[in-house]
Amino acid sequence: MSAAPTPALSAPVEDYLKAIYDLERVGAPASTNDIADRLAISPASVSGMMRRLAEQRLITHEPYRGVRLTGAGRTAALRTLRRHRILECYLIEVLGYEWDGVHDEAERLEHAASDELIERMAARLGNPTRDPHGAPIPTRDGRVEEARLRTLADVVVGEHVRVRRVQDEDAERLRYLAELGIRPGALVRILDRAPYDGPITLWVGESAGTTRAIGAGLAAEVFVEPLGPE
Amino acid sequence: MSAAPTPALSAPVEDYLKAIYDLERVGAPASTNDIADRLAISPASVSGMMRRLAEQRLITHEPYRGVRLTGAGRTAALRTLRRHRILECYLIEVLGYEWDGVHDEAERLEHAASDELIERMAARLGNPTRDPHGAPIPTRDGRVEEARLRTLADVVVGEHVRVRRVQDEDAERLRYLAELGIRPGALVRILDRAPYDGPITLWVGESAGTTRAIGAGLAAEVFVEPLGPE
DNA sequence: AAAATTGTTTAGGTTACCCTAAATATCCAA
DNA sequence: TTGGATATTTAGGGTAACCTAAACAATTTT
Repeated sequence: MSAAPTPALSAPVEDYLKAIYDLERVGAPASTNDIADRLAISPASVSGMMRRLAEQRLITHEPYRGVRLTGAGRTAALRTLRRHRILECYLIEVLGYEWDGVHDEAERLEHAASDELIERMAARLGNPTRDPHGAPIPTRDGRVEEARLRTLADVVVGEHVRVRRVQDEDAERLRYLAELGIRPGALVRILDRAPYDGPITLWVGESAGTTRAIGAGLAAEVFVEPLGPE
Repeated sequence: MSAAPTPALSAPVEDYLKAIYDLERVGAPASTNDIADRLAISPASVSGMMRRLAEQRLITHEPYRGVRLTGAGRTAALRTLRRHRILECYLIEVLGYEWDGVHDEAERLEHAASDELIERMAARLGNPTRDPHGAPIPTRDGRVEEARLRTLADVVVGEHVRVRRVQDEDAERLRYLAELGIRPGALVRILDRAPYDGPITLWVGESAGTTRAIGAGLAAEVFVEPLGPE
């Protein structure tokens, strides 16, 4: 048995911690409004929850300044993230779900599944390290390799990149990306960028690829890695 | 798609409906106290919930008289039961859970899993009609073959019976029953019954069985079917 | 530097679900 | 048939998580 003195967090609390983790990962402390936007909850409600989370020492809160996860908060967030991502893997690989249909299901199950279930699923999958959208899966003891990736929106014309990860929240966007051939592992060359956040024209695929164009908003949800010379 | 105008019930509500279904199945309308006992909730809280369920037309409530499921209530109860039992099957057959360890896990997942997930699991299992404890699995459209079985506590000395179903709630009891060889499909012959609800001595197994004794309380949780002459 | 905008918190309210204690209804037995 | 036991409901509270509207703080613009 692992050492888990955790007093069991409610589903809303787990969702807040995940959101804060994700916001903090990108940059500075998470702001009330950003959390509210992400969870589709009023800022006032977020304020209230921040007080409760701070009382439980899951975050530190500087009023008007934002919020940071404590060690315990980070651990809890990573635990939920692990559950979510293993569930996504399992639903796709074992139960035949589509790429774009797993997020919501995993979102609900992650709060109900026991550690035992998650670990059984992980074992069945061969303990994967990335989920189907390319997100790294935290280990049981709370380690993640959180690569600082650029997005397609940051890439310059002429560059060759490999898609590493895409945001999984929005089923429709995922469906569209899949249609374009943009999924983890895909090769992309940037052919052109229209100014003022205009569409990005790119070449998707290995040798026999195709030319496509995507908007800047969507491009910011596609994380890529520059390709080594070859 | 099936016609499902259901407004989504909370986990507590689903638990109440399941409990009422089960109590009603045995006999008369479900009483407040029985529901309270089964759910480990105070009778006062049950009273309050009964009012809410009656408002939602899931039950009919005659104060001081007990409670009955309406059509809608029964449908909802059977839906939850189907989820629970398919989950139990899946956890055991696909994920290697033990007989006695699935109840609690299924109890939590049944409120979170989507219909799609449940049906994918059912398909993977070949649409089973009974769960591992012998309970019938309601169909998607809410039909169950609910056999009126006797229990081991009702059987007379000398009778031969086949175990059809055991209660799945208590992991420890299940473990003990498994140890005795009492599981769905097992053959049992009643050798002796001590008076005043005393222990029942029985022979478990086909030809090379063993003699065991169990208390009347446990015997009442084992549902059996008399064997045809042979 | 004052004003306006934006972001955050407080005040006050709601709903679902639970509790204990007290009141009330029903049932049974003397 | 009455008195006690048992079952049920009402009264009154509590907590978690949400909400809107109003107050307040910080930042940006003029």
